[in-house]
Amino acid sequence: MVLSAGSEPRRITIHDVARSAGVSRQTVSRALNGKDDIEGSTKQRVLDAALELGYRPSRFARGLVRQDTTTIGLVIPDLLNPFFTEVAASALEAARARGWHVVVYDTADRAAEEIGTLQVIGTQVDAVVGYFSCSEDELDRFTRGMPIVLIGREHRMARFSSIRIDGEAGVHAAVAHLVAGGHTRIGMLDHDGRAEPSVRRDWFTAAATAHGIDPGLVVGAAQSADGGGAGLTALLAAHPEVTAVFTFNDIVAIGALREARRIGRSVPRDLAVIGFDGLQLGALVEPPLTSVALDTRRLGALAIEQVGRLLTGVDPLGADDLVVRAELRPGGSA
Amino acid sequence: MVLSAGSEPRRITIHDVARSAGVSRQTVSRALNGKDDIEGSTKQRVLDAALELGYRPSRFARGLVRQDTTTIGLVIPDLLNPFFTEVAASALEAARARGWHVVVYDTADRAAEEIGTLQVIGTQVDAVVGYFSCSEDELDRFTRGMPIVLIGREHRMARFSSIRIDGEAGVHAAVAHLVAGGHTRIGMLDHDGRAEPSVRRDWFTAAATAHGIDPGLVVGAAQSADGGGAGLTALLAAHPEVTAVFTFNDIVAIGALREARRIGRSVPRDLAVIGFDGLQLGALVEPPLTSVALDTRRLGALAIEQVGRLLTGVDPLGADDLVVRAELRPGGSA
DNA sequence: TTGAAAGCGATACCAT
DNA sequence: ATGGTATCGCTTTCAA
Repeated sequence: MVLSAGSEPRRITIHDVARSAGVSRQTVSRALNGKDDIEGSTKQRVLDAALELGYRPSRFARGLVRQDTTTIGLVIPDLLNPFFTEVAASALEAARARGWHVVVYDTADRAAEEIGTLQVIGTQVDAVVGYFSCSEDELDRFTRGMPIVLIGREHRMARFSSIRIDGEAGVHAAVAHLVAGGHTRIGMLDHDGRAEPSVRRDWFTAAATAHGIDPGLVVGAAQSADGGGAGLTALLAAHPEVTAVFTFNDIVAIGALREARRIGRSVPRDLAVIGFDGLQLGALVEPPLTSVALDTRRLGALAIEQVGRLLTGVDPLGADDLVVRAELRPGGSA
Repeated sequence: MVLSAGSEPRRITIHDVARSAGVSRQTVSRALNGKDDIEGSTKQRVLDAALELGYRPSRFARGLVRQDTTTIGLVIPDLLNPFFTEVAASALEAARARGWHVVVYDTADRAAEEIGTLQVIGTQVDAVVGYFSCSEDELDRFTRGMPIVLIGREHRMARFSSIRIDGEAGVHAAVAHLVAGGHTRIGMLDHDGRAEPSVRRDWFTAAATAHGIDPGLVVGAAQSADGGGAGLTALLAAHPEVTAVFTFNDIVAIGALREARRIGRSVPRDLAVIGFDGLQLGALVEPPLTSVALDTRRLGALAIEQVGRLLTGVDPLGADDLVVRAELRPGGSA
């Protein structure tokens, strides 16, 4: 026989269960949803039949009639990056507390994936939270009418919300800390690749200038530990006088730490290092990383909170509340 | 007026768009789904109307009629644990390649959350992949008729599949490596808390015995870096003669590394350390961690592959194929 | 090219 | 306590 394998096993519906148990569909529904107004024996009979047939209600049919389940799309550039992992974990937790489901999309840091994700997401979730590098126009086109909360990026269009990351005071404190420690030549490992210098660099420039030190000792580094190592090498080659480094993020800082050890500069004695993000990971390296720390938990929770408000249309938070501030968290590296 | 805030803004349906564009619902459907058999001007008119109204098709209604979208539930004990992050990332990638959606549930390492998750998941996804600590009976009860792939845990019931982790050869190689390095007193930091000793300990015991060394130098450690540090302290207190340590996983190993440095034992000279898992994280610490490495990418991909086969009923993989073997990956810590 | 009608699989309301 | 019927929002025949 040819039909045996692969012949779609028609879905078992409530109707099948009803017939098998010799009752109506409504009665099946009652039994399965634990309503009262149903006799014990009938209920048991229905339950048995359902079990026997391996019946599972269609989530689509159910969702259609009881308009309750909420699903959020969470878009993350790279789940393997510990920073995004922390954000994702906190968003998941906040969503779970509300009984929402979260579909996670990892765009693998590729713009193409992002668009593909948006197309697919647009039809599968009620709202979106996450990181996007594409233009607002593109974002807009694929998500018509859907609440969107952007993280770590400003928005212009009124229909978007965004969580702003404010590291100004934190970076200022970091530079102040270094200056207080006697450092006057402070370098920075910025990110590279992107067109414009980062906002974090702007904060650094402002802070350095405010302390009367040269804000120009900056080189770009790929956003990875290896990138951080290479960046430190480049920085020291260009500016051998540097005694302290502020980095775009903790991963880069950890790479710098490793490289410093390799070239025999003891941290923090011969070189002070301060990262950005405040990853839990920073506590695992030696010495523990000093970092301008972001409250990632709050970041994820805030994004979910706001998307919830947008979803219900009730009292969305304003820009002033949608801010996560970074603050200097002392470790042992500076 | 009292009604203003919170008054549910009735959902915009295809009907509204049809009326607004002065066509029938089918025509709207055609325009939106890019079918042919529709005049250009009509199509444009419909599209405009849809845009104007902010119309988005109901995923439930659509899913009900086109039975295509597949959603997998991925259950993870703790997304912040880098091992699970790696598994999750690879599963996401494999699912995306198939066009499936993945709803991620973080059970926060709590059994209670697990059951809650199961109940909710049972109604919202087509199949489940992940880690569970609850009994198969419970698992069975809440997931009737749904394909399930368990990771890192054996199954008994026929309806489950599981991906087995085979570290026997890898651990053997690790012990052999240590013995070749002159170590004869090798301790282990096992996990604690659970009732039975871990399978990884069994592998260690077998390997140690095979090499004619004492397999009994074992203490339990909480599964965290701090736990690893405390574990090492306890191990050295109980067995001061130990010169090498094999740990339950990399996180614990990293904690042990840190503690070793704190007490002035240089790694690997004064103490050799070998972890288990092969996390990317292991490359960030100093010295880079030697580890019995699992191919986490393959792990996630395999789980998704199998769940796909179960879903279509086509040719599921057998136990022999559902194995991920660990192998010794040299770092600098042993 | 367009529209009318029939489902998809469940729940809710109203009878009985 | 149980069953009939309408309905959720969309796509897919089938006619016109």
